[in-house]
Amino acid sequence: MSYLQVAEELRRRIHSGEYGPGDRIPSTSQLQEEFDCANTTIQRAIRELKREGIVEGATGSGVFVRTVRPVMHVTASYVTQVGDQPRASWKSEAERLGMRGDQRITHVGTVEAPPEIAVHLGVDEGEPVAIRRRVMLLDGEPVQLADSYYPLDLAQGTPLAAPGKLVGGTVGVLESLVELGDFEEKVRARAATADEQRDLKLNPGAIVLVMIRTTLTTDGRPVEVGYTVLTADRHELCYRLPARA
Amino acid sequence: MSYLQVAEELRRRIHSGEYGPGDRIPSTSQLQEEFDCANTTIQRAIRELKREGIVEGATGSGVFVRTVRPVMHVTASYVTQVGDQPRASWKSEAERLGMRGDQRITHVGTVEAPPEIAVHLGVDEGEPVAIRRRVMLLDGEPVQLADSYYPLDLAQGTPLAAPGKLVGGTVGVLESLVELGDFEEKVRARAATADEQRDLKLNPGAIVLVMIRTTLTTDGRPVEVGYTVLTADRHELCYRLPARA
DNA sequence: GAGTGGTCTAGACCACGCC
DNA sequence: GCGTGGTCTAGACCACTCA
Repeated sequence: MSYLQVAEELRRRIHSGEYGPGDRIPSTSQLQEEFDCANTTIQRAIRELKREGIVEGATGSGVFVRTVRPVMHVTASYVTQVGDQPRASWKSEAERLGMRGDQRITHVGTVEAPPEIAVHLGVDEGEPVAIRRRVMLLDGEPVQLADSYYPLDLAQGTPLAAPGKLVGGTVGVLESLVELGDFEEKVRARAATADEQRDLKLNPGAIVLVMIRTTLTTDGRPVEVGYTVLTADRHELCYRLPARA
Repeated sequence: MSYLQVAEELRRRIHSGEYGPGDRIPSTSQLQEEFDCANTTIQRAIRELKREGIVEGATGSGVFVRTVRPVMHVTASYVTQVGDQPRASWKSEAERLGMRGDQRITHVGTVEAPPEIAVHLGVDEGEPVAIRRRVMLLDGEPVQLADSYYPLDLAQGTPLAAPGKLVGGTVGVLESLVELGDFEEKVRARAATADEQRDLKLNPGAIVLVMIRTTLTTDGRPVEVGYTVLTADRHELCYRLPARA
């Protein structure tokens, strides 16, 4: 029995409903006996399932089939203003899904621009830039790490460089400083780093979506670069593209 | 020594340049000696690095630091027509990066609509729909699996339901059949399934981006649902959002 | 304190690449 | 045929939960 076969069989049982959402699957020693293989082989299979997000381990009590949790649709609603309606906020989007959305500001200050941020923000690598770091919570659980970077000359003396929440969100504040043009968004996926695992309470090897948003003025000057890390199992990004432009 | 510590140390050496791109890292037995730990601990650390895409195993010859390969920017250029310019194609986008882009059509026919496709296509689950499956290749290596689904009544008797390449791409053909409105795109990330691992030549646990694109007519009727699986280490998706709409 | 998940070790074994 | 990556086993050990 290979660990891939064990994983495949367990996956089958879960999808067939034999092990329903929230159920405890048989203990590792039971599975070991059933599949007639070693401890480690079972563990490895379970590790795969955890990484796929369909199962959750609870040391000391069991391995449980994860209840399918609603995905957060992060859309242009945060940035694109439609008519006179206010833009969506994290809180309002969470409420729309019947959940509680909070945000915790973890750091406000200046840092040396990391290479990738520098490119998007149009500054030299290592040049000081303003940074706002926050953690987005859904029902109290951290699900996103959102870092925003600003050119120092723009942010200095504004609420962007001050601790505390921003009324109207970052986009609202920016709007009062410059004339906003388009937003450019890049999306990637990768394994979570050690830091991200800690801050988002993820297992090693968990998958995250990375969204890099550059906010431009009408004359094309970048005024904000957002580097957001989202847990892949709870998020889905949504875009709308026109047929003609 | 835990496998996480070993992984962290190797990661550090790679990022510091001690092991450069293309280099062979020390053999597992050498590492085993250096870190004074067991075979399996080393293997597990290497497994993590492989999943992160920074290292590549070659059975029988060694483990090599991956050369950073250019990411393919998949943008709206495929679907949104700007003025009178022709839309981008897989081939043209690959060439723009100095690579060769091919596509292999693997299946054309009808299938019962899978649940998620059915929702987006506005048909009942299990209802027959037309399907076109293709594999996108970059320099001969498979990097994307692109499945397109169409309502049967629309596709029947058109090139969409016929084997062979579509002149002008799927969007071009659709355009000749209906009046195209917007495109709606959803993006997720997850671990590759066993089938995807096989078709894209990925290791177990490799990460993929999933892009679900619904093509709508001007009156909002869905006419195509594309389910595309992209290898996460070679792709980056790019969008542009307006400040106002 | 019994049972659980989770990690580590030591050693066996296989398939593969290379000389 | 030797060294390489890669997988499996058997067993030890720890931390944790729950009764």
